[in-house]
Amino acid sequence: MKRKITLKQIARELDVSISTVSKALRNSIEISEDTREKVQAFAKLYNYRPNNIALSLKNRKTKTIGVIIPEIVHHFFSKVIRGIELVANKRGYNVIVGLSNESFDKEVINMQMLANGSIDGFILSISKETLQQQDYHHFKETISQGMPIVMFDRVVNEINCDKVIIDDLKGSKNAVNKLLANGCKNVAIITTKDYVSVGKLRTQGYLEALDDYKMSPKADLILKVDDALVSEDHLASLELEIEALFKKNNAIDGVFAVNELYAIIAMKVARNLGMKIPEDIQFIGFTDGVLSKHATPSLTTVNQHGQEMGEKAAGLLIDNLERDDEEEHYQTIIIETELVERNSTK
Amino acid sequence: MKRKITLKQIARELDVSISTVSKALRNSIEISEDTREKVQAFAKLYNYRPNNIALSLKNRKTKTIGVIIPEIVHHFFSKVIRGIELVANKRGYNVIVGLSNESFDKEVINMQMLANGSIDGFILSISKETLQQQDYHHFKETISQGMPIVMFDRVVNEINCDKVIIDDLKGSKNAVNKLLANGCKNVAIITTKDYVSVGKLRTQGYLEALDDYKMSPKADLILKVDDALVSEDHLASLELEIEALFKKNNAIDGVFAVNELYAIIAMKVARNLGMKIPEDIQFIGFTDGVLSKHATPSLTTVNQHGQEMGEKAAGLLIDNLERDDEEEHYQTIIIETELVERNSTK
DNA sequence: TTGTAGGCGTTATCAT
DNA sequence: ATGATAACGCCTACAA
Repeated sequence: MKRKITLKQIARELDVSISTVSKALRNSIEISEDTREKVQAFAKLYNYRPNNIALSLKNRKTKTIGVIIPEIVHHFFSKVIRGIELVANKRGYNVIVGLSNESFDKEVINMQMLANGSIDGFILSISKETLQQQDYHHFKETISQGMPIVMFDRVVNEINCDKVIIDDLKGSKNAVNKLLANGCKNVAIITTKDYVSVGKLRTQGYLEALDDYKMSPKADLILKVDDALVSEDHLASLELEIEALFKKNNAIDGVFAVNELYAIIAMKVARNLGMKIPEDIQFIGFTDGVLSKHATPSLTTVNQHGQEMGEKAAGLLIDNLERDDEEEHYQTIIIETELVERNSTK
Repeated sequence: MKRKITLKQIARELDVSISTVSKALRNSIEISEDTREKVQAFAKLYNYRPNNIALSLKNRKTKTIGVIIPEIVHHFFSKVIRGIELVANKRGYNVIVGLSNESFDKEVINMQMLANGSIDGFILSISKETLQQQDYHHFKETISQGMPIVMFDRVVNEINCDKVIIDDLKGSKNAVNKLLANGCKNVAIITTKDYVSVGKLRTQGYLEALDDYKMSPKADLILKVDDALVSEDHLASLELEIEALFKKNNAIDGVFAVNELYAIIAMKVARNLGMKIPEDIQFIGFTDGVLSKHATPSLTTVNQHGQEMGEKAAGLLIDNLERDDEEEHYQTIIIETELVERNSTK
């Protein structure tokens, strides 16, 4: 077992000084052709690579990005990570991932662990619990210590930093418009409680679309799911809620859901109730994932372009890290959504 | 903007030496009650945290784990990461993720980037291209440099290291047995080319199950998909292949697919051909993901317990890292699979 | 052309 | 009880 070789060892073997080795390897003209070749050959033979940690300490930057997301077993977030990783690697950065698991405490702890020198900056999406508690001190502290943050998707106005979001309002408005244009008279929405900013905005888009069609919203067409209760394993209660929704208002002929899972489950319930899709009732979901594509019928969705979000976020962060001037000039990039029409709509 | 504070700054402010500060903070009894309190108060005020990078350099360990996976937008792999992250964090480690994107070169480059001091050990699943080329020198080198590797799922005999796998053979044999026990007389298999070890083993399980039932395999019941061609966006060709399979042999009354996507697509094709599931034809897939659970009908699958794999892999790696004795004693943990019965089987 | 020394932030050992 | 020094691995300004 040959441990990783260091400059010091090479220097000793070749009987020169460490700095000579260092310079030789970086092809400095200070060093004679002779020694340069000798050193380089030796280094190659022993497969020398500078130690990242030492470089990080010296340069006071690690060339790694910390990513904190609420959940990784999730099509959208994993797409974002893929995007981040793509441009990070291309620009010579590594990606270190922390999961908040939608918990405030884990978010804080994870950020603390990474902020102590391990990374140069954060890319993150805020956990639900944090949004609910509206406690953002950890973000503020991190930023005030000179560590940049880029937020994506679940962002918050209180924090002044770069952001990458989609136009949730416009996206959902488009979707609901589509349903209305397709002739739906009673469009229901299945959304989340309002503390999830994106849920709130998507609900608002729904309302605006109705308004454009001179329709007034009806309370019994709006289902606000408490998704703290809807874990992967407790979807049965969601089904019941949706079933109740359909039974309470049996004129429903269109459903807009703020994520694909809600839409898929709603389709299932509708089918069980004997409705034909898309003849009797049409569905559109938010967030385009595997489920949408492979459901029967395949689901029309609003594509959030997760990978692009990740790419943009990483670009923003790295630009910031590599910018010389210290001017704070934060921007918010808005990614266009796209309605992917499939077979759940006419 | 107050930059992160260091021991040196605290020392200067309090007019003591650096080592006094260091000791005071670690509650050394060498330091007087007085100074200890003074230093600790000051440190707390300025929210002092030791710099991880400096610690890493000093201790020659980073307390971070490098994970290389072929793809992250994938239910199974993201579950594994979740498992890794869970136990890593619990034991004070960070997780840094690299994606090989199924490419040999990216796998090698990613490993090189991380192996230069950034991490203490690897957890990885081999890329398809690497498996195909059978070039494992980068794993060997890494290990010979004293950096431990734990492989999961896609492993290889040539490399001597800790491994976490499932019993692919037994899992698929069970699945096919189930179909046969349910009365299927013509069970087809949709699998991958043999260079993917898991595909090969799952095919073997299929054959053994048939053998147990004194059935002989028929060539026209075996579809080996070249999944280099089956990217997310080119599934149409797969559908055609499966349709051809059904048409060539219209007695098929059971299908075993080596992943859930193949199974879902096969179900779709079957339904389009007018077959009733599970009355006319039954389906079982490998790898339990969102698709299986929410398909119509829901798909019976072999659960691989991805999260548990991740947890076990991380445990194995960290145990190894923290073990004193240098004895090489590699083990292979086999995770039990589980047949999750849903509505695609009787 | 080569080498020395200092520093990145921390801890441990050995003075004082 | 406190402090000076060396070391982790690297780079670089400044000698020699």
